[in-house]
Amino acid sequence: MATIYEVAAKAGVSPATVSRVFNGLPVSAEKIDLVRAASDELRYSPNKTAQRLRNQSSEVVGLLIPDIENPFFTALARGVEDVLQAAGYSLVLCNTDEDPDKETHYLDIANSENMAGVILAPVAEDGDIRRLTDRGRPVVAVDRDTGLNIDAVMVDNRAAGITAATALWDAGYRRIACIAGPLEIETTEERTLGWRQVVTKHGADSSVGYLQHANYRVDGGRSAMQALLALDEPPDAVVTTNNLMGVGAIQVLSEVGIVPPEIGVAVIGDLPFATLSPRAITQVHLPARHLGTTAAKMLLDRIAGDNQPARTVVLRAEVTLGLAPLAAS
Amino acid sequence: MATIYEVAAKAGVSPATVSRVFNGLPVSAEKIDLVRAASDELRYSPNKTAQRLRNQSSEVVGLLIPDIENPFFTALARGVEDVLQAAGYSLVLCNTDEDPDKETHYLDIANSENMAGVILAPVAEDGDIRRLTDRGRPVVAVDRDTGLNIDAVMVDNRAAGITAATALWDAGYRRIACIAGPLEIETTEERTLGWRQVVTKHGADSSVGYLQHANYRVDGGRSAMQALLALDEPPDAVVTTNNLMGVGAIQVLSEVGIVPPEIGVAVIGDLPFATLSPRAITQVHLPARHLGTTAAKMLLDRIAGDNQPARTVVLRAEVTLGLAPLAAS
DNA sequence: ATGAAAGCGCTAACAG
DNA sequence: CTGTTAGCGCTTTCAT
Repeated sequence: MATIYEVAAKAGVSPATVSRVFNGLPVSAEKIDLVRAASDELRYSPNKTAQRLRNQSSEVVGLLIPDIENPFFTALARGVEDVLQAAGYSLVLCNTDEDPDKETHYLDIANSENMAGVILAPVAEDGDIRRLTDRGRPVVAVDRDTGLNIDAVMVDNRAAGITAATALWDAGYRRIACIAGPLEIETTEERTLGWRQVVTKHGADSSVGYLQHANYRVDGGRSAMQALLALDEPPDAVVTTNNLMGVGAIQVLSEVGIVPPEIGVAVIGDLPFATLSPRAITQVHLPARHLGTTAAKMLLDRIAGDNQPARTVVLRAEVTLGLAPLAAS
Repeated sequence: MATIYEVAAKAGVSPATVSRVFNGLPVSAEKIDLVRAASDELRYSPNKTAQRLRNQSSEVVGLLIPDIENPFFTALARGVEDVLQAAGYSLVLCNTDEDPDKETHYLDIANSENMAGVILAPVAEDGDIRRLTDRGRPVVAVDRDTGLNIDAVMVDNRAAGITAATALWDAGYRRIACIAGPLEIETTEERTLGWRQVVTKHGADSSVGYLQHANYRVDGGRSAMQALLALDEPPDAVVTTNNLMGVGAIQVLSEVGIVPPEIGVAVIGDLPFATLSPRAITQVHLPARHLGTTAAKMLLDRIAGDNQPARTVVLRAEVTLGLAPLAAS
């Protein structure tokens, strides 16, 4: 790798001039040409590491997500990447695996790597974020809230739960169950509260095992659905509070030969790789990509020096209605 | 952020001694304690950027994949991450989007960021990789081949195609179509050749539109399947040469009410989020995660100084058979 | 407009 | 075993 000194020598100027050319600072047209020629010939490109050390900052932002294999988070990452890429920033994607220790580890890395900023879907409400913010590094929370007073972009999860349950009720289902995620995860809890609000409003009894807590993934949805089917009076419809559990639930239904709309299914989250006609099920689409682009723009604002009080942006989900139950039902 | 000088001052030693403590070089036990105490108090952690500039290398590796939203590549990324994480390395995930320009861009970044190495699923056979290898940075190709003499870990795609088509033939299907990806992508081409080999061996005529080229994604699979169904004599089975096109094909079938095993479906790749009973379809499981772990281990070997000639590791796919066609068929 | 020189934080000779 | 020092490649005063 050629250095700025070699370029300077070849161009017959000082290293400072080369630096100025590359940073768009005023330099005589004549010397600009000299420098350009020399650097092209040497295939020079500035050493980012040295720049970073000198500038105490880099054009890299970290994105910490809990599960890189969940399409929701990859779509979010995709949104972040689009915005950053356009702004000339690079993205470091870190998989925290729902593990607070890993989250802390990656936050430390963001710190010592002098990253320009961090977007994270937090798994823990610890104060490790403070280490970054104390140094003036902007942090934007996405999808999940932190206890801290920082920028955040989130989904109205309560409304999503209400929308899902209401869609099923309006379609005519009357025994609506809910497959919820782990209690600790706030997003799924809010969605569950939305479901509960709807079923209790209609006087439906939700205390007979219709609320199933499961892990947040496909197998969690499977076992929860199996438990629901084993009830004395199984539900005639089910809301799942995330995409993966929805996949598991639908898999089980398809295995026992009960297909929507024989049973009502509303999934909160998208099913980008569903292998059935998606018309039969109700989907409450979460704006994953939009979450990412919004968060990235907010972060870039902060990096650019925006100093206004912390903002929280709440995006809304959009519903695609499934079919109504068969008349026989 | 405390620096090594502040720690040294507080501990009453030289900066070099602090550096030695943090790098496990021989230092008297007494001073080690002093340094530890001082650095704890100051919450010191070494500045990675400075280390990188000094050492001309970092404990970061880049992973370049063409589509972060494809479960195959996220599983691969997950495998890479597991191995790197255990070895204390961090991963920078870059989405090349099947775009050679983006690939070049990220390779440049890997270079100027002094990354320890790169794992990439190449989209272009250009010589940009040379820039890294010339500087002694190891590069491992994964999933797809490069023209260069570097480490690679791949799948036996021809065999995967043969396996898929053979499974359908053995199940009794006789008009086996193939939904293939773009011609430029070598993996899908090899799989297509495998399919062709099987159908021609059995004397089946594959020249009546049974080979459909489509884009590599869900919508590609959809339009290809629609084209196949519109034929005068539609196929009674279909092989798709990747996971996403498989999803699209199955979606279309489910929409028109033809479900496997009424039609035979063999998908090369996994369907982690399939919302039907996966028993009905044949899946040729690609060892995505294993591909990642293997590549990461090879890269770490090279980073550690391993100097043997370039190796190519070929992993094999494993099949899960679907159901045979109904007797009526 | 341009050059000389200091310094970002760390590590590796080199002395001692 | 430990301290002093030079220097990784770049940017930025401070002079000129």
